[in-house]
Amino acid sequence: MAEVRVRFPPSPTGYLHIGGARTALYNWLFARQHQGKMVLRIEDTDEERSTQASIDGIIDGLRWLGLDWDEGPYFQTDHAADHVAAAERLLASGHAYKCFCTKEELEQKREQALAEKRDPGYDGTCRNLGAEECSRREADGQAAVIRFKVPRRPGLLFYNDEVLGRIERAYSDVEDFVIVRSNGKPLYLLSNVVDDIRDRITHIIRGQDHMTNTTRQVLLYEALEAPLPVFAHIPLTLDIQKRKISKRSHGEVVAVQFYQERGFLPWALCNFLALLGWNPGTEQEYFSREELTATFSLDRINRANSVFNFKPGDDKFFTDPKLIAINEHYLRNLDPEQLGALVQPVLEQAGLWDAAYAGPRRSWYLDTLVLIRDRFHTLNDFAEAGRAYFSDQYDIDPKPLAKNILKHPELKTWLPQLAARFAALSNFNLESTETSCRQMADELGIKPGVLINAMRTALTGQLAGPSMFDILITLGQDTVVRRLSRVDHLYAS
RNA sequence: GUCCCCAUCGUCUAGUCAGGUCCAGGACACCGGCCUUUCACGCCGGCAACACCGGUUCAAAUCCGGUUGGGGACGCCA
Repeated sequence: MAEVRVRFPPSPTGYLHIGGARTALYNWLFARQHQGKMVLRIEDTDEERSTQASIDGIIDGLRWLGLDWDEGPYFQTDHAADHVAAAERLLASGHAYKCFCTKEELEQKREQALAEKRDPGYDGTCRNLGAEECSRREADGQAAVIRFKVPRRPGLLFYNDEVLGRIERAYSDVEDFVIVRSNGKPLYLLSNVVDDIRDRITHIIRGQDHMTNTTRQVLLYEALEAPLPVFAHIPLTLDIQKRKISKRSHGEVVAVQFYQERGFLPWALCNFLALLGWNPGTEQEYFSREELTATFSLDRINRANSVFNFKPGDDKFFTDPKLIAINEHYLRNLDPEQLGALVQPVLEQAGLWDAAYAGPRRSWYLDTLVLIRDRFHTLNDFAEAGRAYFSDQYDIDPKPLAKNILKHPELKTWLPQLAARFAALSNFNLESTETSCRQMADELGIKPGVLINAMRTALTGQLAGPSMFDILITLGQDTVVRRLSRVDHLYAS
């Protein structure tokens, strides 16, 4: 069997969004599964909207997700000559013709058709212009586009879609579409096919929004006498109102970069995206790269569109809750070394990284991450809610401050007293700290919880956290004593 | 207006091709409980869906037809 070759062809007119990322993921999985190749091709033929920033953003996004490619990035504009040559061939073989209708004329006809509730497609005005007439108009200086001459055959045009099955359309429903602009620049419909033929693409996995393009491109393959690749049209990703996800109307929450900045694990996003429109047919929901690559298949892609369930303005569910849950799952179950590697850049960014975490304090670093990760949602939490584990400079959350400390003014003296008891311990461990804490509460006639919760707030700034005595041991005797001795500032304002 | 695609819990979905084992299974979310020095994690339990109508059949979520609903496309954008 011939080598599987797929491609991911973004147009650089904006950042990489989750729909595009999922398309890239499905292509990548398919290529890897078949030991095939993935080509990255930047389709930059829209000169007005293409930007270098978009190109960089898309490439960064793919790299962050870990979706690597084997060839490219190729740039579509580098192959404009191929596209024009193909158009010339189509003209010569009678598969295309020159059309002198102006934009204005066409727009007017289109509007009129729509207003009269008629089909707005091209009416074929220039389809049968004679060679002489063409030459005359060209000599006259009239600009012309090149249109593909859709065969006027009876019957149906079709292709077999790996996801949707046989897709049919009457020839008469396909209008003569433009393949080259009047300024000589080729258009997507043509360029895309010419490039896919040259790049020997065997499988085209793309969104269902391309289905009408596919019916037209099938004709192009035929006219160019090239073998038809396999098509797989994947369902679209919609918002809660069932609108197609787009960069302009949904903002950053649909941008891959947003998840990178928010501290999501790249593989968690991939895992989520894989499940948005595909399932393995078993109840497994978490997959390693290897597992997903082995399990993925085009025929288990859903036919129906799926909803990316996020509510703008919701603090807790700022993105799809399932994505958050998957991210938390990986946060909690990742091997400590892998987690350590992911957290390192976050701590570095926050100025909390200590070179010793890669050396003598490696095990302390990893143990600490494992201790605190159960309550976290993203990697960023390690530098925010988890800041006190890595630095003496941390904020005290006002809520627990009021509830656990200010509520009991006596703590202003109790905490330093507790610090003194801890300082006196020759063996600072789980048992000794708990015993002395409970003893003190007993002597004062208060519940141990008063001291414990006050300590948690003073030592970590947080309302919630791991078992208090685990925290003590993790922070170490010196830090605990230092922080508990100086609680005056908590009462400052 | 035309063409194409789709339709199971709030969301992602299993089951549909090969009708019965489905008064519909899982996950997330939500609610309750257990655990507990806090909050989580974890565990246990609960709520919640076959769009509608008709046909075929002993039997339909599953097959057929229609209706409704949703989406996509109809650019000298990609």
